[in-house]
Amino acid sequence: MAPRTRKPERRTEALSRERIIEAAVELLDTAGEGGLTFRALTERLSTGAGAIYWHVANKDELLDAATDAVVTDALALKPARVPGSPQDRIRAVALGLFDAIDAHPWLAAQLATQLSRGPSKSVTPRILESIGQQVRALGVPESRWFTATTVLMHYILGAAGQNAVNGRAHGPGVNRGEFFNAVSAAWKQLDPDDYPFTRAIVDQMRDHDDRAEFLAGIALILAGITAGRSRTP
Amino acid sequence: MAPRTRKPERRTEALSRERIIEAAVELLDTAGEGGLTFRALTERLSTGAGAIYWHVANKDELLDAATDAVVTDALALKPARVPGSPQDRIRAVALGLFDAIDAHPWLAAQLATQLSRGPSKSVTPRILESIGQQVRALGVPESRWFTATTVLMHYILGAAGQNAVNGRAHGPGVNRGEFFNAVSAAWKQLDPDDYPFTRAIVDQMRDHDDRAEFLAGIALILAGITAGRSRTP
DNA sequence: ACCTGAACACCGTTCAAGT
DNA sequence: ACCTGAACACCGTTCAAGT
Repeated sequence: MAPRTRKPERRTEALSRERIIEAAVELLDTAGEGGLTFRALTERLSTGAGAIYWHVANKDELLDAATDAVVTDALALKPARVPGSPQDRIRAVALGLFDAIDAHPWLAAQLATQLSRGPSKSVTPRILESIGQQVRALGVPESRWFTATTVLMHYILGAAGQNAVNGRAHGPGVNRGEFFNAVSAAWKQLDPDDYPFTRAIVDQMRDHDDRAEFLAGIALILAGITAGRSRTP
Repeated sequence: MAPRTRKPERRTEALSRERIIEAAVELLDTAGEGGLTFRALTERLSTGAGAIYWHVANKDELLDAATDAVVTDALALKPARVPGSPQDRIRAVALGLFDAIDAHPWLAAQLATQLSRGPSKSVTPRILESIGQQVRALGVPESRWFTATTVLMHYILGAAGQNAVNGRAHGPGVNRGEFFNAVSAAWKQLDPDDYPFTRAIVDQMRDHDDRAEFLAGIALILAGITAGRSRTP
């Protein structure tokens, strides 16, 4: 399984848009947001800068394409075919995005910015569709489709993003547990008069299970969708 | 009211951390995310780069400080003193953040990234506290405080952020209405087999009122919080 | 058609030197 | 203590030149 050659092997397959996007995702995953540079990319692909610009307009388009590729992959499990109730399928879509953002933390900021950019190229319709089809299956009246779906979407992306950032190393050798301990300690120093609530939930925050907490949030929103079902005819 | 001198007036007040943050916010507001550079800052403050570094550690700290200043300002209306029910006060906090993000669109991405960074310096406790105190006043059992508050927070920041991006010019001379028309047109071109839901809500999306839609989302979550109130003892 | 790689303009940050 | 501004390393992007 060890590579035969020790020097960075010469490119075998021709350069292509797909190959560039693949390398971009790898760089983002291993080196983070700031790790994606054209210089790092040219080295990894053993090519020149101009070659990349032949396949890709600029860095923004490359970031969009990387986001698109990863999100498409995350939603590829065809949630419509997952067995169970619409609620089950909403949880499946939510966890799919949760895991994707957990595996690719750079996705969080990217999705936040990109959510409503250029109409067609955006990943928004794909996410909206995956969630919305299940909202519809829930029996929500059409007049409330938009609200119910966007509430779910914003919560999913926000919570997953926060979780992903929490889970990453904050400095060398800082793991998840240490990070939460540090936050807890800092929050316990807050002025009790100004921050009674924050101090009260410190333990809840430190000890929570990310996934269970995420699903509790989904459940709360589903309850709100159901509660309002008969309100607007 | 016209300035007496035509040349950029020499600095009168001494440079200070506050003055630098103020100028940073102005640059972000007028020139956007990419408009904040140390060169633009030195010109506006008629000083040298080193002078800024004397008061501020680096660009990240400056961005954090700018975010902090604007959020503090947005929450300064002391929502606890706004008359009305806890629901009314939650709406007041939500609209305060909504308006702040609308006035400072760069806040959206900044908050998304910063939500859970360095424990103490973060704006998270301030936002959590403003919302959480009202959640508590709602009579939610303590075991559900964390979930209810984070769901509200993620929705508020996500929806407000999306709204802010939508509202900005996307290219020269593109206003809000034109932007939504363009998105609608693009979404109507989507494959009816793959995107039945998205196509169905196109009109709802184009014609919606931002503020009313935002408050409808808040109402949905409040319904979920209330619905679940008696579930967990 | 596809690729090379030097060159350009610009950026965040540093630091010896001034007051 | 506070400020100056040249210098450094690095970045995205361009483009004449190659194949």
